Formats: sequence, structure tokens, C-alpha cells
Amino acid sequence: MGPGGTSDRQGTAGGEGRRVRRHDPRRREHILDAALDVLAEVGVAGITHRKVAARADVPLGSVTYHFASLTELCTRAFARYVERRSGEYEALFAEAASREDLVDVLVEQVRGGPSRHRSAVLGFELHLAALRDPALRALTQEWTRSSRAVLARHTGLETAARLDALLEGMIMHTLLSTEPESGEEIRAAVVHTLGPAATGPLR
Amino acid sequence: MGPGGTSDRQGTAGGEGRRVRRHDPRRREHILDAALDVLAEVGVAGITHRKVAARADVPLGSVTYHFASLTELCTRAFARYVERRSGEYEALFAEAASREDLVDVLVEQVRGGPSRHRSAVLGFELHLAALRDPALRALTQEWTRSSRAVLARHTGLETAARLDALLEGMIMHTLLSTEPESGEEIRAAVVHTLGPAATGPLR
Amino acid sequence: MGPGGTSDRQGTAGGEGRRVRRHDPRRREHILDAALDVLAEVGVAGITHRKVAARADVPLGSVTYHFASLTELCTRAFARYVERRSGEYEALFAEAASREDLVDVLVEQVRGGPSRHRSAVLGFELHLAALRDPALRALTQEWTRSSRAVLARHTGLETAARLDALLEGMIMHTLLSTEPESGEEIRAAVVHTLGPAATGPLR
Amino acid sequence: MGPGGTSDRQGTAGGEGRRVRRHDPRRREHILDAALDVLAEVGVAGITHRKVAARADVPLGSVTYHFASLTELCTRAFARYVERRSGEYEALFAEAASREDLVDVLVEQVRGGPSRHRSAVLGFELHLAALRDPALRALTQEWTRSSRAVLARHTGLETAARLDALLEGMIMHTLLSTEPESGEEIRAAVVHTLGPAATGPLR
DNA sequence: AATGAATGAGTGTTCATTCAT
DNA sequence: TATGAATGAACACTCATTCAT
Repeated sequence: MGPGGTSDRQGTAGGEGRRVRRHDPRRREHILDAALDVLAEVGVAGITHRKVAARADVPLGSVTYHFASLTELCTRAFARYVERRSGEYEALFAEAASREDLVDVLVEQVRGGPSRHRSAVLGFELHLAALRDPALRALTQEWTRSSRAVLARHTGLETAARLDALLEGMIMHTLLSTEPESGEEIRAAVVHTLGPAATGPLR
Repeated sequence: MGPGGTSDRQGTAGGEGRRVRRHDPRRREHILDAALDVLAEVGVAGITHRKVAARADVPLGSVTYHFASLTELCTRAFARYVERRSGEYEALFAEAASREDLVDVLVEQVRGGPSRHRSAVLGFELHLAALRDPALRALTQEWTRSSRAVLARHTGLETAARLDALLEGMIMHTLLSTEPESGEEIRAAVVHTLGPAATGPLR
Repeated sequence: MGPGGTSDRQGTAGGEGRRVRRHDPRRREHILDAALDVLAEVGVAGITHRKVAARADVPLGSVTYHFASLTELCTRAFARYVERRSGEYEALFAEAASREDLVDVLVEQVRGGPSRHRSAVLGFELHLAALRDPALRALTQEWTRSSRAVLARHTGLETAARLDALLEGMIMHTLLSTEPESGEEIRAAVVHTLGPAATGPLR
Repeated sequence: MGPGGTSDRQGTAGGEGRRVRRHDPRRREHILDAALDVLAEVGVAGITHRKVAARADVPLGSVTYHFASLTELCTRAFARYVERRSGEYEALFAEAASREDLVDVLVEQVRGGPSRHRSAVLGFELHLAALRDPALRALTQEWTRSSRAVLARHTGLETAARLDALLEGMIMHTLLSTEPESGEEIRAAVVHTLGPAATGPLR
């Protein structure tokens, strides 16, 4: 789509006068969120400046102005994702008081819903991209470290690592499975991986 | 890239006659292998007809002649990957006679080497692509089914599913980790997931 | 001007059906000539793929297909210029039988007309570009060598070199001068630089 | 380039306070000198506001604030060049007392060194630009007039014009030649063009 | 007076795909 | 059957210029 395209927002149409919106201090963050949306939808393989600009309802030039390259945009967007997701993750498990709570939360993570779906897809996108871009490796390591730390508070370090891997694999399989995986199997796997009740420092 | 390009094979010609290779019945497979190489290197995000043609040392037109679209090329290449990988996987575990053998093989899968690396990357590439392309979903399901079946011959179905997920997660983590994960932790996780010795139908 | 622009030639308009013109074996040369036109008009500073395509009445993709980069296009175009100009130059002086003829031809070179103008501008354009691009240096050296050789046939080598430099400077000054330089001064300068009649090997 | 850029001066800031330099009356001239540097390096073809701003260590906005357009910036920069160069030229020849001195100075002009290189490149850049921009024509005429006047004080007008042209051509050839032209040839050409000793009004 | 933020036009280039041979 | 030539759409990115502050 060129500058003369029809789906750009610079047409003369639209009586709203939606024109002047200079000096939006949140513009950068706004663009990053749009980039995450695009990444969730079409992945690193499909992201373009134009898609991000359209999603953010921002001129194309604004995206290239705020981020020196598409690569940098992706990197920053993924960083935002990790930061945000780490917070959510922490909050999620902070509320788990009993072992049963813990299991419930873990199962919920795997079964997911629409919002979990987006988050999981972004996570895998990041992991795969990090395989080829060392600059992203820092992010995946930070994410692994922080998610294990959260789990370890309930289970001990060794179990946390196992659990982390198990979740990663199960989430992917769940996302790909057409028939919804029965909750029972997931629960059984989680419980088994958690091991005997006394294992963790869960009071 | 046209005749002005620098990386094409044409133009310099030379009298060697290395030009005529008409009617190569393996041409199709040759191209698919090249496509897998490219996918391993740059992923779905970076694959192009031209890169595949260059890798296969084949004219650009040959790639589009044998495959109607880039998407189809990727799909067929992934199918080839799954087929081949399934065979390897089966062979790998067929030799495991004792529980100890089984553990060894599993650990080896995770620790991987260069050749495992390529295979793992392709696997994740396929999984991620399948999240968005239903046509690929059939492949991931076939792969999951077959790998679980192989494992189940040693462990029972339920354990196989767990193990499968655990491997998936651990492989990804190992690929991304900078410091080489200690073999001990991997072994411990595998053993724990396998459960008490008597669980499986391992004769 | 984007793909949706109005001055591109891919519009649906024009009942002529001027569409199919595939397989023009002279396409490359045609583009090079167009590039020289553009270079003469707007210089290295102003040349673009699109201007060349428009001038050649050829799709944009055709230009990038035949030449890997704009730099290569310019280089090849300049090479074509030097080759052509060398031939013209040689022919021009081949006809000069007497010393008077020689002077006439030289004066004519400086006074120039519209066609000389274009050629001179291209020459300066090439010289300036060659100052920064070593790849073009080969062309300017070839041109200098060949033009001096042509002159030397009438004057001896040393005089040829002087004459060559004098012409270069005078042509530039003439091009830039608003009032048309009197032919007399030019002639006097040429005669003086040629030196006493007996100098050259002009029988 | 925006905040995402890597070569901008902002962002890293630091507490040095190297930031406030308001009301610098020499700012304009500073920018013009930077523009000349850029023109010498990349020519009219490559100059941009950003490169000039970077070279002058000045905010981008400062360049567009002081000069209404890039064209105007170039014009003013070239004007500065001509003015300065005229002064230098005059000073150079003012010291030439004898005909031998004169020849020495002229030869030195052609053989040049790094500083002459820059100056010569700028001169050719200006000449070529003036071919297409009548606004610059005034500058080249002024430069031609003044350089001829300087020479004419030693040689008479007619010889000055010849000499001027010869120098222009020889300088360009020297700049482009890979092997350093022998000083002898240059000297011989200059002496020949100067003509018999008595020609000029050189006391 | 001065500048950071912003944007629309346009650039070089890549590439999937089509087509004549 | 196979392929070199061709092309239109899109892409990442640059930049002159404008404008609010």
C-alpha cells in the first residue's frame, strides 16, 4: 500500500477533523502496545511498520521516528511484554495461599482463555526470535529467571525449573490442540510434577 | 534479483557445462531440503524463494515451478521434516532396552548437539507457524501423536504426555540458555517425570 | 510518488493497450540511455530509479531487475557514455587533415551546441563522481587516456595533455558563462597551446 | 532521525551541562562551515540537514531555523566558500614577486595537498551545481572574475583566462590521477601557457 | 530566539508471482 | 518440462520541512 493507498488514515475524508494530535507524551508506549498486538497476530514474520502504525492509529512516520529500526521496535516491545508479564505472573501466584490454590493457578495458566492465548503466543514468539537474536536473549533469560523465582517461592528451585518447562510445553500443546484438553490430565501432570506435598516451602 | 544481482548463479557461466541438469527426479526433494535449511537459519520470517533456490543451487523458476506458492513450499517442507523426524525418533527409542537406556536417550534429546539444535529449531518454527496456519495444525498433531506413541511404549500414555511437554520446555530453555545446563538437573527432571520404576510397561 | 500515484504509467488508462512488451533484448541498453538522460538533466545528485524508469518508459521493477543497485546503474551508464564519447571523439579528429582543421574542431568542441552541452555536462558529472567513487576512476582514466591519444596523433603527447586540460577548463567556463564567449579568444587560446606549427607530427 | 536514532546527540545527555549554548552569534557561520565540510565529503548529491547538524554539533532544528531551505543553505555555504577562497587566492599571488615565484605558486596550486584537495572538490562541486542552478551562476562568475583578475595582475587578461582554464583542467586531472603527476610536466605546461617572459606586466 | 517532536512524500530495494519461450 | 525475464506491490527507512512550545 503506497502513500496514495485508500486505507491510510491521511485521506481528506472523515469530518471528525482527526488531524492534529501532536505532542502525545504516551505516543511511544502506545506504539509499543500496538506492536505487541501485531506481533501476537502475525508474529515476527509478519510485522511491518505499516501494520503497527495502522494499529496504533498513528502516521507511519511516527513509528520510524520513535524507533530507529523495526528490529529495535520489536526488541523494545518484547521488553515491555516481559516486564508486564513478570508483574502479572508475580501477582497471580502471590495470592495462592495453599497448595490447592497453587495447583489451581497453574492449571489455569495452561488452560488459558483468550487473554492467556495472546500472552502465550507472544511468549513463544519471543522465545523463537531470541534463538536467532542475541539481543533478545537477555529478555528470555530475565523472564525465565523471574518466572522460576516466583514458582520457587512455593516449590523450591529444582521443582520450579521442572514446572516451568512442563508449563511451557503444555501451554504450547494446548494452544495447538483442536479438541480442548481435559482439565483433569493437566491437573494430574501439575500435581505429579509438584511432587509430594511436603516438598516446597509452602508452610 | 536479476542479472544485475551478485549472488545469482547465472552470468558467469563458464564453459564447464555445469548448467544442464534437466530432469532430475529428486529435484523436488532437493528443494524441500534446502527450504528446511533456510527455515532453520532464518525462520518463516525470513524465508524467500530466492534463498531457497540459492541454497538448492537451482534456478529461481524451478522453485516456483515445483511449488505453487511459498506457503505450500513451507508446508511441504515441514511435512518432510515431521516424517523424517518421526522416523528418527522411533529409531532412537527402539534401541532403549532398559529404563536406564531410556533416561539416557531422553537426556541426550535435551542436551542436544548441533544436529539436535537444527531439528529443535525447526520443531519450534513449525509449532509457532501452526498456531496461525490451520493447515500446519495437522502436522503438529501428527507429530505430537507419533512422539507420544513412541514414548508411551516405554511409559504409558499419561506419562508420555507429561514427558513430551517437559521435553519441549526443557529443550527450548536449553537452546536459549547461555551457560550449558548441567546434565544432572536434566536427568533428575526426567527421572522424576518418569515416576517410580514400575510405572511403565517396560517389560 | 507512491504506487498509487497518478503519473506512473501503470494506470488503467490509455486505450492503446501499451501493456505487453516483454522480452525486449535491448531493454538494458534502453535503460542505460535513459539513465544518461537523467544524469544529464539532474545529475548524480538527483537521479532516482523512478526517474530513469519514467524516462525509459519502463516499469520500475525493470530497472532494479537489470541493475542490482542505483550505483551500478550509474556506473554502467557512465561506462556507456565513455565508450560512445571516445568513438565520437576519435571520429571527430580523424577528419582533421590540416592544422587549421584541427583548430576548427577544437574550437567547435569548446563553443559547443546543445548536443555538446549534454555531453559536457555528463563528462563533468562523471569526473566529480569519480572523485568519490574509485570504481568510476577507471572510467575517467580510460577517457583521459583515449582523448589524449586522439589529440596526440596531431600534436605530440605533451601538448596533448596541455590541450586536454585547457579544453576541460574552457568548456566548463563556457558552459557557465552567460554571455557567449567570443570565438576569437577561444581560437587564440587553442592556437597558443598548440604551439608553433611545426610541433606536432601533423605531416 | 528521532529519539530512536543512534547518532543524535540527545538522550545520553549527561550532567555536563554541555547543552545550553543559546544565543551564539556565530552559530550561522558555524553551520555554514559544517555545510562546506559535508559538501566536500559527500557533495550536493549527499548533503542533508541532518548531516550538517551533526557535523556542526547543533540541533537539527537549528539548521532549518537559520536557513529556510537546504538549497539556501548550500547557496550561502558556497558563497562563503567563494569569498574565502578569493581572499586566499589573492594573498597567495600577492607574494609572488618574480616570474619564478609565480610559476611556483601556480604549480603548487595544481599539485595541491590535502587542504587543496578539499578546496578543489568544493570548487568543482560549485561549478557543477551552477550548471543547473542559475542562482549559483552569480557565484561562479564572481569567482572566475576575481581569480582572473588576480592572475591578470601578473600576466595580462588574455593569458589569465587561458591560465585559469588550464589550471581548472589540470587540477581535475591531478585529483583523479592515481599515480602522482610529475611536477615537471605541470611546470612545463604552466610555463608554456604563461608564454614568453615579456608578456605579462610583471614589472 | 530556538528546538524537539512530528509527518508526509519519496527512496532504494526486495520479492512473490506470472509468463513467454 | 523447465526457466529466464519481467513486473507490480510492498517494505524499511530517510529526510525536508512544519509546528507547538
